[in-house]
Parts: sequence; structure tokens; C-alpha cells
Amino acid sequence: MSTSTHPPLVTKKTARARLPPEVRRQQILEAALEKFSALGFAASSIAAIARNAGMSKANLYVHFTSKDAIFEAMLTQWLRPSDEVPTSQPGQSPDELVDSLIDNLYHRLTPRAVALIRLLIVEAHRVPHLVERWFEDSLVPARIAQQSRVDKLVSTGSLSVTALTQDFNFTTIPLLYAAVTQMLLPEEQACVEFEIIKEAHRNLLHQLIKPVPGAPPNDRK
Amino acid sequence: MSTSTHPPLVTKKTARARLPPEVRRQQILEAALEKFSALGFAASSIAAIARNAGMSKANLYVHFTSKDAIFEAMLTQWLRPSDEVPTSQPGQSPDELVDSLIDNLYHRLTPRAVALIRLLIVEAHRVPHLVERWFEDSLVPARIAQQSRVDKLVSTGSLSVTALTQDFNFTTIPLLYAAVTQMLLPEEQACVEFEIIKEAHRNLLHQLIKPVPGAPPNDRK
Amino acid sequence: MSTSTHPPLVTKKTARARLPPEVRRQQILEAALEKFSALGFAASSIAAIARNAGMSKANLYVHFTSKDAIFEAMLTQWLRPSDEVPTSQPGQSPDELVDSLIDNLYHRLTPRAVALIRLLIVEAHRVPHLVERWFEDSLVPARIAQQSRVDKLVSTGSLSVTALTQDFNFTTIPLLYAAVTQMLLPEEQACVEFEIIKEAHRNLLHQLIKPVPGAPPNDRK
Amino acid sequence: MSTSTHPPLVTKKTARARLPPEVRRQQILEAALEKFSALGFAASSIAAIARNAGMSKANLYVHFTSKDAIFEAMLTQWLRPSDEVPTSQPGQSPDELVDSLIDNLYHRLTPRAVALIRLLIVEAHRVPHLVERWFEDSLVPARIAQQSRVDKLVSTGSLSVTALTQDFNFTTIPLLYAAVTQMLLPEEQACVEFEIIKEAHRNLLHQLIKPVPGAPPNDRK
DNA sequence: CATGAATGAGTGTTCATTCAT
DNA sequence: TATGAATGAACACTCATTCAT
Repeated sequence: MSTSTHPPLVTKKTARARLPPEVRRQQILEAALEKFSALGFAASSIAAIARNAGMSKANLYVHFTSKDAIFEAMLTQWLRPSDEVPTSQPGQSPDELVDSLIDNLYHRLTPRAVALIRLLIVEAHRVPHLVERWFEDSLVPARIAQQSRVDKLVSTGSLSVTALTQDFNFTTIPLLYAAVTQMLLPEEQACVEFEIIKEAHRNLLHQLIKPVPGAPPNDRK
Repeated sequence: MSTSTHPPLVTKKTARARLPPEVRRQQILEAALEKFSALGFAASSIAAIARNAGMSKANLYVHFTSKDAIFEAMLTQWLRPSDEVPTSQPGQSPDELVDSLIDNLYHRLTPRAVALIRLLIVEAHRVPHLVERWFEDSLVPARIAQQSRVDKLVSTGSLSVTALTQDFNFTTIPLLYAAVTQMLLPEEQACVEFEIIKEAHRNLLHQLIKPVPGAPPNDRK
Repeated sequence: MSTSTHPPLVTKKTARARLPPEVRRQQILEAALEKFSALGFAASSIAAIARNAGMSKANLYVHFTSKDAIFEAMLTQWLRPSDEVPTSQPGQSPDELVDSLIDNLYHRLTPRAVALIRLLIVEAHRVPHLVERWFEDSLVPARIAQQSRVDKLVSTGSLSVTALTQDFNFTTIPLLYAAVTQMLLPEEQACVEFEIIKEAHRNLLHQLIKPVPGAPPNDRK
Repeated sequence: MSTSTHPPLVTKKTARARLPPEVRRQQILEAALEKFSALGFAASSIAAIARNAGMSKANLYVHFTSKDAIFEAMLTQWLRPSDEVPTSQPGQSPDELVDSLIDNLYHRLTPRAVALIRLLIVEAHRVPHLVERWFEDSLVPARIAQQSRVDKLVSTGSLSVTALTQDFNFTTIPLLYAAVTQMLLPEEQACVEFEIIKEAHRNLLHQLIKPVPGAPPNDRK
């Protein structure tokens, strides 16, 4: 009845496009990321994802074997470790180093990254192997790389030895605080907090890195 | 299904227990916390919560009007700000202060507290008002109280002025890192990490608070 | 929670009034009539009837054994044949007779009567024995009584013999039309239609009863 | 449970039939009419309708959005005004006219028609717009058409002017009485009453239409 | 590859009814 | 008598998934 009462309406269904599998897979994973990160796994229906991806439900099952498979493929895809490691420029002063570190860290904390971390927290129990892999393939190497860079700077005298340089990861933890803030606060408030945390973080690093005035600097100027 | 293959298994009918509403409400909220924090809101079925609470589904609806109401009541209940503020003992040395602070912070990071924070992150969009209230009634006051305690210690000379004493909250952020670790890692690994982070945090504070050796102690404003 | 947030509110529960059974039964049947006739049997919940009657659900079961029993008792009560038969005044002219008949018929078509007939139609399948009894105890006797009164009037010459006087029931059928109208149309429209039908009915009877002008009055059997 | 005690009972799985939507819609509407008119809206479960229609519950929701939508579609479909208007044959005598009118009216009072009217009465409050539409699109035009046909017959002298010819609708009201009888009485009794009313109605019209003997007929023979 | 039609198993919720007090 | 608490059975509806085309 409802169909017969309406005039054509047509909806421009674009009639059964036939696309290469990789394209379809990408469409699906994009749509899945959007839905899953907005609503979580259980609350995201296959119907909604399909609609979002612009195809039929059944077609999802042509490209993936189940909802879980989509979820896993999606996480696997988006959690792939970002390769680009910003190498510190040779002639930077410690202050410039801090600034570039902060800017880089917070630049990477995109909404999508936040959504992914959130999803990881939400659904950790569902895909523990992925979480573990993410830890080991992304986080731990990143930490090690960063620490070794710091160590090098210290050994060249660019940085003074402090409590922070020994456990440098802790200096990046406020980033996590920023991320969690983005997850919890509503849009607008989140933006404000983001900047506050970022600048406080920057200040903190600037101060911590500075050798205590009047104190003998770390063995050598 | 697994239950139906077994014989009765005693069936534990225990007749119909009649309990005061507050007791039932507590049973329900406990069960709800367990389920919701393990699976999230959408994936926790009323049937499972009822089973968990040891009563019929229908009885949940005698005490709460809906699944949402249960969720909200549960969060409201458990997020009530913990009042007990550990006042720093008068004659404590800064090192003792740090130790008691660390022990106190990590002592409060119980599995239940982690589960609640996780839930808050997971379902923030469902109950933004509760998140906001939690921020304003629990987090912000706690921060302010802590900062003012630090300020007092600084003014009495118990603590030297450093970058950390100015923005003291940042020194507690590793706690959040510990919490997120608990959310993401499987049980066993989580326990290990917990201790590692805790002790690293403790060391950091000890070092940061210690006046640089050989340097004139904070003799000046 | 909801209870604890509100102040007393008290609601003046009038605290467990203890009333004689007949009073309670009446309260229940009144409430049941209201609900059942408004919503039908299936859509009227025991909870709603109890609320309407100002008592607890459980108390309904003290006075009646089931929802069906309430329904049946209610119909039995309200369908009891109305005894008051308006005897035609001796010296009335045929026109006065018609007027009093019409007024009487339509006066009895109260909203409650309409609701009951409606209910009878709606739930006839549920209580066929009541419908039958109503037919036999109320409708048929009423018809017979009316026909015999008409016959008497005819035999005394007060009414002329016409097609209508032979099957007098048919002359009251427009009343049913009025009743159905009340069931189908919304309040306001129903009121208007009611009057229209009533007056058309009156006119019809006046004309039918009138001997054809110029024709020999019912001079013959 | 009853099914599980029996052996398979063949189970009639017949695999999964794939039918065009219009066919399914019809099956559903037929089944819905049967159930709704037998039990009313509230007492007809979707499960029963689905069983009746020979498909799964879920499939109902593929073709209709809700139980209400089914109900409305069903009424809309069956209440569509029947177009076939029996034109009176040119050379008919008044008596023949009456006979064809009666036969036609009562022929259309099929069980399905009765069920629909009953449903309309039962659930008028649920779909007042449909009731109104039915009145305006079906009943009122039918009345007007009939009256105009009568007027024409009167003007050609085929019918004499009487009280009935002025308000001809009233002469068809006994049909409503027959309909209500069908709703209230059990099958068998209903059949008997149906014929009685029909013939009484026929007689009445025959007599009313006949010019009073000895009286000057309406101006001309 | 793509889809509309189909379904079994489940969802949250309501109900008539019973029980303990 | 009266009731608040409790429940099994049903309810309308949704879901992930499959099948025929």
C-alpha cells in the first residue's frame, strides 16, 4: 500500500552497481567504522552498516562471512601501525624538540583515532588478540623508538638527564588523558579541553626539560 | 542449551523469595553493573541480568521501569563521589607524602572502578548528563582539593616549587594510563602492568619532588 | 531511585480501606465497565481496572476469580433488563403516542447503553451465552410487549392497521442505526447525527401512523 | 510444548517459498482479516496471523512495518467502496424493483462484509480517519445515489410518494439490523434470523410501496 | 557480484495471576 | 480483607543470517 500510494519517488537506486571486491570491502569497512565507533558493536546493525555503505545487507555477506568478521577486518585495517616516524631534525634546540613532539602527538589524535581507541576499549573483550597485537605491534615499538631517540639526545647532550628522560613514556601520557576527554565530553566542550590539555602538556615538558637554574647541569654544558 | 542437556541439576527453585525493595534494587544494580561493564549496554540482555540477579525478568520491571532506567540508576549509584579524602598527616616527609598518595590512588583503582570508567567511556553518548555530572561532582572537586593540598604543602615549605606543583593534576594522570591498561589487557597481563605503572609512577614522583642535589633548595619564591 | 528522589508526595493512599464485599464488587464492576467499553476486553488490563477502581490488583482477585469472571459479572449486571416499561397513557392521541415512544426510546440510548451494546458486539464470541440470554430475557420480551401494546391500540381503534403495525419492531430499528452511529462517529459528529436520526425517525412514524388523507380510515380489519 | 510431545508430524517444512510481494501482502491481509474480525485487534497476535498466513512472523515485518500498519492496510483494502451499482432495469414494476433491491442488499451482506462492519465498530477509536473516510466515500454516496434513483422513479410515476420515498434510507436500515444480528448470534441462529429479517423487510417494502387501496394514488395511476 | 525475500532465535516489555504478609 | 512483590507466558518487534534468483 505504502508503495502504491506514493508516486514514483525513484530514489535513484543506481541499479546494482558491479564493483571490484576491494572497493566493496573498503566501502563496507568505512561504513562499519562509522557505525561501530558511534554505537559499539552490539548496537550497530548489519542493516545500518549496509545502508551506510550503500548496498544490500546480503551483499555484505558476499564479502565477509559474518558481523564479527567485518568488525575484526575493520579493526585490523585501521589499527595498522602508522609508519611515518617524525625524525627529529638535527639542529633543533630542546624547546623546539618539545614543540614538534607535542604538535605531532596531538595532530595525530584525530577524531577517527579517538574513535578507534574508544572502540578498542569498548570491545576489548571481543577481540583480545587484536588488542594484544595492537599493543605489541604499535604501542610498544613506538615507545621503544621514542625512548631510544631520547636516549640519543641525552647522550649527545641535547637533553639533560632528568627523571623524565629515564621513563620518557610518562611524558606522553597526558595525550591519553586528552583522548579520554574526547570520548567523554560532548563535542564542543571536548574541543576546548583538547586545547587546554595540549598547552598544559607543552608547558610541562618545556619546564621539565629545562635544567634547574643554578644547578650543575647534567655533567656538562 | 547446555543446561537442558543436563538433568534437572536440582533446579534450585527455592520457592518465591519475598524481599524488601531496596534489597532487590541492590541485587539488580549489582547484577547490572557486572553485565553492563562486561558486555556494554546493548549486548547485556535483561534476561542475563535477571538470571545474574537471581530473579525473574518480570521482577526487574517491578523495581525499574526499563533497561535504560536500570542503567542510569546503576551509574548514578556507583558514580556517587567517594567522600573519604585522605588528609595528609602533619609530620610527613615529602617522600612519605608521595608514598601515601600513590598507595591511596592505586588502592582506589579497584576492578569495579575500572569497570565503571570503562562503562562511562563506552556509553557516554547514552547518558551525557551523567558523564557531565560525574565530571563536575567528582573529578573537578577532587582535582581542586588535591591542588589546594599541594599548594598548602608548598607554602609551608614541605614541597619545593616545581613544574609539577603548579599543575599537580598532571602528576596523577598515569593513573588513567593504569586504568586504561586494565580495560584493554587480559586479566593476568593487566595485573603485571598495574604494578609496573604504579611503581614507575611512584619513582617519578619521588624524583620530581626531590630538590636537585647540590642545588639550593627552594629558598626563594 | 525514583522513589527516593521525590519528597514524600504521600498520594493520600487512604490506607487500606476495609469495605464490605458488595461495595468492592460494585467499584470493580464500575471500573471494569469503563475500561472494557472504552478499550475492549483484551486491551483492558487488570492493572488499569484496579487503578480505576482505586484498589490493588491483588484485591480484584479476592472478589473475582479471573478477568473473565469480572467481564461476565459486569455484563450480567448491566444487561439486566430494565424493568420500567412506560405504559401508554390512556387518553393519548396517536401523535402523542409516537412522540412519547420516540422520546422514551432515544432517552434510553445513553452513552452507557451504547457502550454496552458495542461491548456486546465486540466480545460476543467471548460470552455467547450472555448474548443469548440478553436476547431472550431483554430484547424478545421487550419486542413482544411492545407489539402487544400496539395490537391493543389497533384493536381499540387508536391506531390504524398498516404494514408497520403488523411488524412493529421494524419501526424501532432506526434506533439501532442511531446506536451504531454513536459507536462509529467521533463525539461531536455523533451528537449531531443523533438528533437528525431521532427527528427523522419521529417524522417517519408520524407520517406512517397517519391514515392516508382521503382514504377511508382503518374501517376494516 | 504440545508439538514437542508429538513426533515430527511431518512438519510440513516445504522449504522457503519465494513469492512476489503483492502475493504475500494479500496472504497477510486475508489472514489478518480473519483473525482481527474474529478476535479484535488486541487479541489477535502477530504470531497467529503469521501462522494463518503460512509464513514466519518476521516475514510480516518485511511487508508491513507494524501490526497497526497491517490493520490499517487491511481495512483500507476491504473498505474500498464497491463500485457495482445495480441500475434498475427500465421496465420493472415497483414490486420487481423491491425484490431486486432486497435481493441485492442482502446478497452483499456477506460474512466478510459483516465481519468488516463489526471490526469497524470494535476498533473505530483506533482508526477514526478510516471510519470517517468509509462514511464519506462509501456510505454517503451510496445513500445519495439510492435516494436519487428513488426520486427518479417517483417522478416517472413508477413509485407513489409516501413517507418512505422521502427518506428512503430508512427503508434500508433493517439491513443494519440483520448485520448486527449476524454479529451477535451464533452461526446457526444467525442464519435463521437472517432469512426472517430479509423476508420481513421485503414484505414491509412491498406493502409500503403499494398505494393504499381505495385511496387516490399519487395524482396518477 | 548483487539483491529482495525469508526466517529462527532473540529482544525488551507487559500481562494475568499467585503468594507471603 | 487487602496488598506489594513475584513470576511464567506471552507480546510486538528486530536481528544476523540464508536462500533463490
